[in-house]
Amino acid sequence: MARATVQDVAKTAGVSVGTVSRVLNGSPAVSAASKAKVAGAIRKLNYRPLASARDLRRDRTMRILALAKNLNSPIISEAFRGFGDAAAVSGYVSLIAPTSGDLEREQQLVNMLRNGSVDGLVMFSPAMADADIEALAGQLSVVQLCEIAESESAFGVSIDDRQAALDITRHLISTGSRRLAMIGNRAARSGSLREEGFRRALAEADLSPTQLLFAEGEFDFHAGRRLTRELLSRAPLPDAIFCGSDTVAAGCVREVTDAGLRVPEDIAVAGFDDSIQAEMCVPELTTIRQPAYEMGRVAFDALLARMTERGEHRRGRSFLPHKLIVRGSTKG
Amino acid sequence: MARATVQDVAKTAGVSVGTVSRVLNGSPAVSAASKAKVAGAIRKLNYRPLASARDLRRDRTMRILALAKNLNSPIISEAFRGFGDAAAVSGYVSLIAPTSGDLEREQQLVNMLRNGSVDGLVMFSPAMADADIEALAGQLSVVQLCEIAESESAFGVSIDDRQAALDITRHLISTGSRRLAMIGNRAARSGSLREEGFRRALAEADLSPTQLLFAEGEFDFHAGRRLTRELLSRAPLPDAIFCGSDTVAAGCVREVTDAGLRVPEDIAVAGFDDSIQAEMCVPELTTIRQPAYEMGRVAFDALLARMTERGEHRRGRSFLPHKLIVRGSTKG
DNA sequence: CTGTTAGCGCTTTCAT
DNA sequence: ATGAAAGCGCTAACAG
Repeated sequence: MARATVQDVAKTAGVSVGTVSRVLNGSPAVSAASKAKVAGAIRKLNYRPLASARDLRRDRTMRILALAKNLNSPIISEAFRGFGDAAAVSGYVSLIAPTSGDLEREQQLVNMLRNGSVDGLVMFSPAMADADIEALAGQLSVVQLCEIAESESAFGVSIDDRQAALDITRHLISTGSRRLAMIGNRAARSGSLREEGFRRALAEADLSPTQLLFAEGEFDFHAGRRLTRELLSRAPLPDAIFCGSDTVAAGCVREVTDAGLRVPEDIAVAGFDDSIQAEMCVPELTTIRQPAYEMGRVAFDALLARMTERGEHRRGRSFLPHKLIVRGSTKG
Repeated sequence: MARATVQDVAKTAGVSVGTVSRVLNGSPAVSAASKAKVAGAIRKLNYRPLASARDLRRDRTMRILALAKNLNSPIISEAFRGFGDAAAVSGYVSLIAPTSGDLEREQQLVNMLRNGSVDGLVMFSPAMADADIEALAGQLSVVQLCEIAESESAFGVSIDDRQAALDITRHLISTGSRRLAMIGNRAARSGSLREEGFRRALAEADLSPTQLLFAEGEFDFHAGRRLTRELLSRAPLPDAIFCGSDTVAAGCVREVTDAGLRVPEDIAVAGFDDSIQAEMCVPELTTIRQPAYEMGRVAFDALLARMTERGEHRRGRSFLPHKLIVRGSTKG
């Protein structure tokens, strides 16, 4: 049998489509008798309102799309969980799609916001240029999470990456390291900020970077190993390495250890994110904890405001507090 | 300014809405002149067809929803990537949403299929009962991936979990282990199959399980540590432990090592999935590789058939070949 | 090749 | 409290 419609329900219940619709939408202006008849017909016909028809009429979908380079990142999945929980409270469904960092694919997904497939967009790791995000956010509801482009129109939520990198580098220095290296990721906006924090901490202590290496492609365990191998093959050898993520730090620890050096006695290693990798590593990683779940919640609040408010909406960025987690991979 | 419609485009281009629609949908029956005029108007007005109106008319959305307990699993994200790539070729967009294993949340998302928000559904780790999946798949387009419920109506893609567990347990036995333990997960359908394979391999060799432990809640690194601790506190001690996932195996290796025992000399450890965790572990894990990306592609083919074919569609399940990966965590 | 028109299924006035 | 009817934006069938 074909899908039931309001018409069918109305006929079966012996009322008008208007009444059916009112019951569906919980309008108070319906008699208990009608309500019961409609409820019965709905059950009997196994009726569900068709989303596209409802969306067309209401001019909104109650759906939100999140875009991320990959779904694998613990920070992203945790932030998205926080976002989704907050969204659910307001009746929104949140979906996520990976872009693989591919601009074309990202554009295709962003078009879902442009063509009204979704009411709002969350961008975790945009491939598009800052100016394009700016233009998009000028007209539609967009919020940036974790990675924030400079933008007048879009709102973003993250930690203060520069400060966090400053904090953890200061920790490295305060525990006696003097020859500091960094393995970073300039491809990510947050990566540049972490580099800044690293440099600033060194400058404070009148030190200069012993080595600075940046990933070309992926920023993962293998990249961490490869870059560390490169780093260890050059003089001067560092006595501490700050890595832009825990996964990279895990690769780093592995190579340092395989080279017959001890962590942290010979070389201290610091990560970033406080993901499960930090605990799986031996020794466990000193790292920066991001309040990812809470960041997601805050991001939804901002997006909701953007979606519902008529005129002005929140702009700029919101920084949530991070925390230095000291473990065995650094002295101290 | 308000959103432009086909009407606006038609007026601006000086043609009828029919012509605009034909251009939009690439109909060949349009003169080059009209096509150019419409294209110009579309650009000028920055027009995008409204998804809900188009979906309503066409009675399909070209969207597919995938449901998973969490997005964090390497197997799931890789399988979803394969699925998404295949879907994109056919013009479908695939989105994914986490359920956290919560039945109510899963139902809410499944309703997106029922109400036509999406054309098809992929289930990675269903919380709902097999009978409910059966009923759902009887009417709508559903495919199961990795975790497959027994079902007449739904199609599913996975590896042969029982055979894979049999293979890896045989490897453990063939490399000299005689007192085998397992840390498994009865909550997952695949977990039970892996247990069966484990038991069968032991039976073949006239052995019986030394210990069998099952996770209560999460099946993760911490659970792996906890269960291994429990396992090591009891006699008799095993000389090999088969874990239902690499992450759990990593926790297992950690506890065995911390207890002053050597892997694999005192206790061999085997994982499952060949995720990056298997390589991050020291020693690296012997494990089972799943062709996750390819599984996703096959799943899409099946779902597409289900969505487009009129009558009968593929049923049952498709098993893709797994592979035993031998590394340092087992003797051999 | 093009214009006109009838709905897709739903919500929401406007009467009553 | 309820019914009738308009119309959201689009596609497709029909006429020309």
